[in-house]
Amino acid sequence: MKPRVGIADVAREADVSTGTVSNVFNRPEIVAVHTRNRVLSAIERLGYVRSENARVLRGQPSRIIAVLVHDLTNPYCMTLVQGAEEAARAAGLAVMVYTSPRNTAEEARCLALLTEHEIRGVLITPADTSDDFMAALPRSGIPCVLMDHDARPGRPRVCSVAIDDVTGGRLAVQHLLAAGHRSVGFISGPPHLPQVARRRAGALEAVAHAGLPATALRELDCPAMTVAAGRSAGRRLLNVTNRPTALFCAHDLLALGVLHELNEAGLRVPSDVALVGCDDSAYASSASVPLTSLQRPGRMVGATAVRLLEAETSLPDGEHDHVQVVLTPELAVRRSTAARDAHSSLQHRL
Amino acid sequence: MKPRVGIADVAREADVSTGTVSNVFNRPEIVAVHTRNRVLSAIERLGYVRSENARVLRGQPSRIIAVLVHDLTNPYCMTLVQGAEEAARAAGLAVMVYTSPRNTAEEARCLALLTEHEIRGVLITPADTSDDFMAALPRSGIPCVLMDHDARPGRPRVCSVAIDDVTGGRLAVQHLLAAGHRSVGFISGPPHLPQVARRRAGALEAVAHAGLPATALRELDCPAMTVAAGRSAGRRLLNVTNRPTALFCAHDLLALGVLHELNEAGLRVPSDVALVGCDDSAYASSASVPLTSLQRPGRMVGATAVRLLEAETSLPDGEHDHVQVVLTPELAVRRSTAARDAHSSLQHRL
DNA sequence: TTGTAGGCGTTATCAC
DNA sequence: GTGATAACGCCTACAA
Repeated sequence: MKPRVGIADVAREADVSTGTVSNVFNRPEIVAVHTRNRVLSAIERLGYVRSENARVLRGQPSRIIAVLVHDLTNPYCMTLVQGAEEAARAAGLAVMVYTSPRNTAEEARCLALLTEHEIRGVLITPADTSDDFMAALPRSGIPCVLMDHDARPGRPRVCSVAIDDVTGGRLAVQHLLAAGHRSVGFISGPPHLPQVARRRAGALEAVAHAGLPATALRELDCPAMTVAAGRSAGRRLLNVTNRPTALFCAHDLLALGVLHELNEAGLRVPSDVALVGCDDSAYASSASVPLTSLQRPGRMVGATAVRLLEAETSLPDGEHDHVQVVLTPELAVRRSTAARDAHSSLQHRL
Repeated sequence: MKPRVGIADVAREADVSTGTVSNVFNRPEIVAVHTRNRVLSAIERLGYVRSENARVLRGQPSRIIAVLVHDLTNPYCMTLVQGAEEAARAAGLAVMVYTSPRNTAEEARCLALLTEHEIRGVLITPADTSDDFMAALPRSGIPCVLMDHDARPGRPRVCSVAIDDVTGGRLAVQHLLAAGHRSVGFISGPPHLPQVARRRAGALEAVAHAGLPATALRELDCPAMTVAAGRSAGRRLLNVTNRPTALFCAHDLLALGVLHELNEAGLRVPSDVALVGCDDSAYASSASVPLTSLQRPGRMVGATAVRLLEAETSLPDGEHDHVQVVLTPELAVRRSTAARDAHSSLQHRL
């Protein structure tokens, strides 16, 4: 292990002082061209690399941001991480990943890790359980941006990037209503999830706006966002009187389960039932009938969060107004809601 | 912004010297119990956190490892990251993620990032393109563990954790042969991928071992590992004379595409055609017919890689023998290869 | 068992 | 424009 080559070695090699070498990096404009070139070639020759640790020890801002997500294998979470990583890389920042702490002990360990490394800031998708953690973060002085979650309406103490799920729900149901459906089922996920609640609100808005009674939206609860739960919902659906001709599912996996079950019962998508999923995960496009799906711009959320964090941390303390960004989802239209053919149109008219 | 509370503040508060405070962390046993307690309570009171930067600046080993993968949204890569993150967290290490550099400029930036942060080591899934990068890493002195890739057979200069894909291919085809199939199709991916080549080798082994001619394995090339490519393969398959009764696909997505296409042509899985996928991604279990799939233990690869890196970096330089770990995949058996019913058994006998 | 002091590599402030 | 020098916060001989 060769001893690390430092700024002093470069200085000696280039026959200048350490201060000048430092200036070559930090204020290139104030050092004479020929001196600078001498220094640069010395750096090259010696293969010198700066020590980030010494930099931040000396008080420079850290170049590391942390991303906390619930589950690294969740495709949506990964789009957040991906967006963050891309934006961070472009900004010369490194990304540390961490799965959100699930109990007080983990919270302490996590907080220790973040503070000990003097992280630049944290991007986090808060869980319902982590309210105390969310409170501890600002107390520790670590800047923090919320992802996929709008800050408390009152006075925002942090920045956030959310997705407008109300609009999302509205888009999905409007699309179905525009195709002529008059009865839409909403296959919901766990009811306590705020995202789901907002999609429902949007769905109701669309129904109301079309002049239909609220009962035109029929709800079917699901305990979880899984294929199995979707299958079970699909089975229940088969026995429903006056079955809806279109379904909006709170997640692609639910839609997938429903799709399988409908197919097995001999019903066709989209001719018998139209189907809209949510999240536009790879599942949607790879389903046996490609699913129309509400596309939630996770990558953009991650990237925007990085930018907000950068903005916040490059300003002196207190001079930053916390800002809440809301991104709008789009509907990726695919075969599962294709216009119904003549036969089923006729059927509909009867 | 309150000024950081340092070791000196703690020392003052506990009425000891800074050296003693440091000892409380680094060699607790040599400091008297009552002194230690006084220090600990002072730490608690002041909310002191160590500065990792100062620690490693002083020569302590870094507590950060980097994980380089091709694509953060690739489900398999995610399992690698997940495994690494879990193991790292358990070991008190932080994980930095980075998408593998795609050109020389990115390589330089990446190398700079890693060296400037004085990373403890790197876990990497090497791409075919990154040979020069792979050479640059050890030159920079950063310890490195290869994931899903065995080191060059000659003299290994790094540790590696690979998956025994030959055995994997053998397992898959043995399973099919044991179910009575006598003609198996191999839907391969891009032929240059070494993993695919090895799975094919294993498949051929199984065929030979069963006393069948090599022609019992029929190959169908696919340009990519996507659903679309799988559909196209499925269509080609329909016109093949003497169609195989079982298929081993080099990836779940291929299998999914094949499944869709077979279904649309009125063929049933598994009664008409049995289907085995690969990677055991979530796609496999969530397919309309849950897919039997070759389960590649990505999480374990990531976790093992962390352990190897830890072992390597906690030994003095040169005293470490690079070790190549090979993990064995397992077959997750599901409905797509369920025993065929009486009817199709009969059909088979004819 | 505890205290003291030097140095890790960098940046910033001052003289020159 | 450039050079010397004092921090930053911590660890570890070595001295007491």
